Amino acid sequence: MTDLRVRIAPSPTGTVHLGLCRTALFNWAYAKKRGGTFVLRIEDTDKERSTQESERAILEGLRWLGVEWNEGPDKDGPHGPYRQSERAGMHAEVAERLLSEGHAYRCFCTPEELSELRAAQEARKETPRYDGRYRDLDRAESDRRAAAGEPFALRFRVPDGETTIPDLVRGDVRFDHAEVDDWVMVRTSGAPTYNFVVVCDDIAMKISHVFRGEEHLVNTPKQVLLYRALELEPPRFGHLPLMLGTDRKKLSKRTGDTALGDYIANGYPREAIVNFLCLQGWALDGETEVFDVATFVENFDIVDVQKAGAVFDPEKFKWLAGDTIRRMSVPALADAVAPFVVRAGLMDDAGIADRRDWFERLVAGEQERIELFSELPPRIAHFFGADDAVEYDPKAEKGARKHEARVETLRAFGDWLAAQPTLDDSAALADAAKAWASDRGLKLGALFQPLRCVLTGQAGGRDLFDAVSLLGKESALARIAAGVRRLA
RNA sequence: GGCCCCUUCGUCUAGUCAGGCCUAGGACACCAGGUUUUCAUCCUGGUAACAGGGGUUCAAAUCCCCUAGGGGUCACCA
Repeated sequence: MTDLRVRIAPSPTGTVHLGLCRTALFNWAYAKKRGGTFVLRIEDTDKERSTQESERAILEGLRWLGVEWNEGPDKDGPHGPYRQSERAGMHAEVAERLLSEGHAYRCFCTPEELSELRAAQEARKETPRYDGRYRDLDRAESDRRAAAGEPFALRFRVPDGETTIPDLVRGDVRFDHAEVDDWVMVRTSGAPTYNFVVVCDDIAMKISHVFRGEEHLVNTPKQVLLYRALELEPPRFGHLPLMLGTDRKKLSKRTGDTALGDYIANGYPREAIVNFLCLQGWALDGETEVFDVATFVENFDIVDVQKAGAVFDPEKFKWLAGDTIRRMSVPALADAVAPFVVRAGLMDDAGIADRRDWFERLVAGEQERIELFSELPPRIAHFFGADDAVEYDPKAEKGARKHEARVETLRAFGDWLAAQPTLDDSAALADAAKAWASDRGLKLGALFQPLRCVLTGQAGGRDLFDAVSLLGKESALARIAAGVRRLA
């Protein structure tokens, strides 16, 4: 291990956002490549919105992605605890020190006072900001009022001057302190705020690099100033471009699914999700789009990250999911897809185990036709329905009825099929059927279209004789017999 | 509105730091062909971009300035 320590610090409020997943992936890869440490810290300072349920989902989601932390709330480490709510003592200590050294001061403003101030400023079309009314309050007076029990918040005293952030993604970014408010470090309630604890905890956890979303860029001067007040060197920062929705705004539920769980539930393969997330703001070489996580880790560097926001393209994501599925081995695909088949009520786990070979053939036949695991069940559902009630797709039925001699052809083919000793070899069966058709002077379409319709109900799909073979002689004959009646 | 960030095909991007290798490459999507029992896959080809304007230079997508546009952020949320 080196001194390199990075972290992901999600607040457990709601679902596991894709943006969080990407940030985690980038931090994790950076540390992994360089032998550093990756820390997971839960930022539950907002007691109102934080839930255990959400925290659990974050741990589970990140693990599902394959992102594993070296230190975290469920994993001991030398710099814990890794849940901010459990670090209150330490935060209070730092606040105390800052107050006594004059880097922070008490603000006795009431919420009403502040909202009046804001309203007045807005009315004058000014930027709403704290006016520093308690900044220069006499220290003795401040102590006296505090001792008297008057409620107060603790504000950071921002000095004159300017701060330049050397950002690993963006280069130097300069902020004039005149633009930085005397921000609240500790609320009237005694609860510390994000900008305060994030620095306390990053210091305590010896974080060396902070890679996070661009929305945090404007917070950075506040945090850097705090490091300076504590006479500590700030970490290196790198602000990642935002992931944007199709409306070009920060990705949100407005324009589509943002939760990792939604994509998992819809049957996006893990590898595709990881791969796609890597492509948001980073590229391997500009040519190779498809790569595995090991390749990502091996090649990732924060300085190669794009500056501009990345519009999330659901089409490309789906394509990548489909491409991933096509490259999977059949047994792996069968495993991945089994839960979806079970959930659809088509088979149960025992049934799949019993007919494993059959199931794999069933799955293999759809491998190049599905882009998501969830697309499989509806495509194979007809195999599990009644033989005399196969649902005919209107397009399939129309195609079948187009052939005048459909009924005779089906009847004759049924007789031929009944006489076949085995249906196990679908390729041989196809050859034999083609020979049969040509002997009778039939065009292939005149046989295949009606046959596909009565067997599967679908207008397109897997190899016809694969379907015949999978169905078995009894079912196939029953479906043909039903078709003879239904298409008359 | 203030401040900050950004700007290459519709979208993700390579190229920008070290100007010439760029008549700007790849991918998704789209269009056209081909393979195929259908659908899909697969293969081949095509349409499509350096935001605009000024500089600097023998030479600019690449450096500088301005303009425009987009985004982020302005909480006792994180």
